[in-house]
Amino acid sequence: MTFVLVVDDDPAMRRTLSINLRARDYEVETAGDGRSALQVVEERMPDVVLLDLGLPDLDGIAVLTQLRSFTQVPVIVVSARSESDDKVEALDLGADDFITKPFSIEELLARVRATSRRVGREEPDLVVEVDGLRLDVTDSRATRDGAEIHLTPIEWKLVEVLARHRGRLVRQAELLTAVWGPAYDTQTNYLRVHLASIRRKLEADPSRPVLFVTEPGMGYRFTAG
Amino acid sequence: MTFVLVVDDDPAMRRTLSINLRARDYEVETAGDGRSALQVVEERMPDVVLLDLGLPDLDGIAVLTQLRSFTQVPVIVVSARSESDDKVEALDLGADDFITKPFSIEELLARVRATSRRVGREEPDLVVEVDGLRLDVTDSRATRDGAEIHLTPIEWKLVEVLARHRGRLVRQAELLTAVWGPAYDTQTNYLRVHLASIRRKLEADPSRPVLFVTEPGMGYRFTAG
DNA sequence: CGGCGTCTTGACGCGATCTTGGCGCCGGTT
DNA sequence: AACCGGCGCCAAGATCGCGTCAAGACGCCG
Repeated sequence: MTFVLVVDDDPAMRRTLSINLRARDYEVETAGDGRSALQVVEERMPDVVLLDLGLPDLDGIAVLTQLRSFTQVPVIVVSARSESDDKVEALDLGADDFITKPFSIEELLARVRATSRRVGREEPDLVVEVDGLRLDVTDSRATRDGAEIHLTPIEWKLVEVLARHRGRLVRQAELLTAVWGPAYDTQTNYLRVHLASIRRKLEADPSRPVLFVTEPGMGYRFTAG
Repeated sequence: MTFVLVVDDDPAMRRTLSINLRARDYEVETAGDGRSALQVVEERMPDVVLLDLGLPDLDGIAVLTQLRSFTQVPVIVVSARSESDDKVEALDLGADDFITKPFSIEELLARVRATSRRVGREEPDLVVEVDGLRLDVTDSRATRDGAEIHLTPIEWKLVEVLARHRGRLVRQAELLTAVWGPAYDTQTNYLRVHLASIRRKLEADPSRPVLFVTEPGMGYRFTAG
């Protein structure tokens, strides 16, 4: 049975959703504010979270951020405003789906099913293996022929972004934003320095990079698979 | 690791399920008839039983009845017929969930997860043994060469979270949330202090940690196996 | 009330990590 | 041939994060 947490400040809405979900054989828990929502997630770890953006205490966005800091639980964001800003922001923060009020129960149920099914697929861990090198991005673990290789936080972040786009070119702006935020300094050589240390640790021959390739003037590309 | 017993008379189906479950890090045993299924359950007590209703010797329903006479092991009934009679009967007899063929692997996996979670953490024996050190997380008992080691509640909670993710990096936010809830204070050194006392008690050489490794700027990792 | 174990909080030193600037190489352009 | 932008590389200094210690607060129980 799927366990759903409904987060909404409107008691009537909580009630409606509970009844409908329970009638479909979902186990339901509700929360009226962000604080208790976080608590429920932490204690009981639902299969899906339905999160309304308009909450009294914490902003829904803040709740989502905090959730993502400690769990991968699937979240469907519910919003009264159909502003696409909200949508983009929510999805960027790791929401799995987005639905705007008013919505039909059927649509909601369909999205709950879709999301729990999708997550049921257990995103296979992001692992790369080349030669003796093994990069387990989800575990933040790197080994060469079994020996541990230590990467620093910045190095991991860069490797992670590059690995997610494996094969594709990743622009410098995207890499810089991923680590230093949108207000990164344009006039630095962060990337050159950190990519150098990444190569020193991961490339077979750091002076002749194969995995982390430079695309002059554009960005970098991670080649594997 | 969760241990699943697959009971089905069709070898191809056993094989398919085994492969898919093993790929997800489940330990799998199979049985082709009711008799051997009962035997496996008695001898090795799986965490979840996948029970097909169409068996050669004993009727699946009969197997379920006998199972329930001596154990509470979670059972997911698999049936080719979607007759709700079957469903009602199976659930009445103590099945924990019901799924009809044909089904997607994803759906099955989701139900296995849900069932094993619902029935309780049942994390089969979260016990770690290294050198003379023995950590029984489920029982909250720790011994070194037979001698009791006392851990405080907070220490246990941290050890538990780390042990559950053995080998993986556990981020600071996750550890903090596990102990102090989602509204933890960001600006403290809780983790440093408590990890220090954990190491003082559990590490062979606390000044040179092997079990509880720090990943600067990210979190901690419990290494065993 | 007093003792005990546990948790919190602040301060300090040290090593790892990051930043910053400079230098040389290379390919493309003038 | 000289110039230039972009990059790899290096090394020094600044900063950050961690381990450690110790003092005090807190709750529990006798």
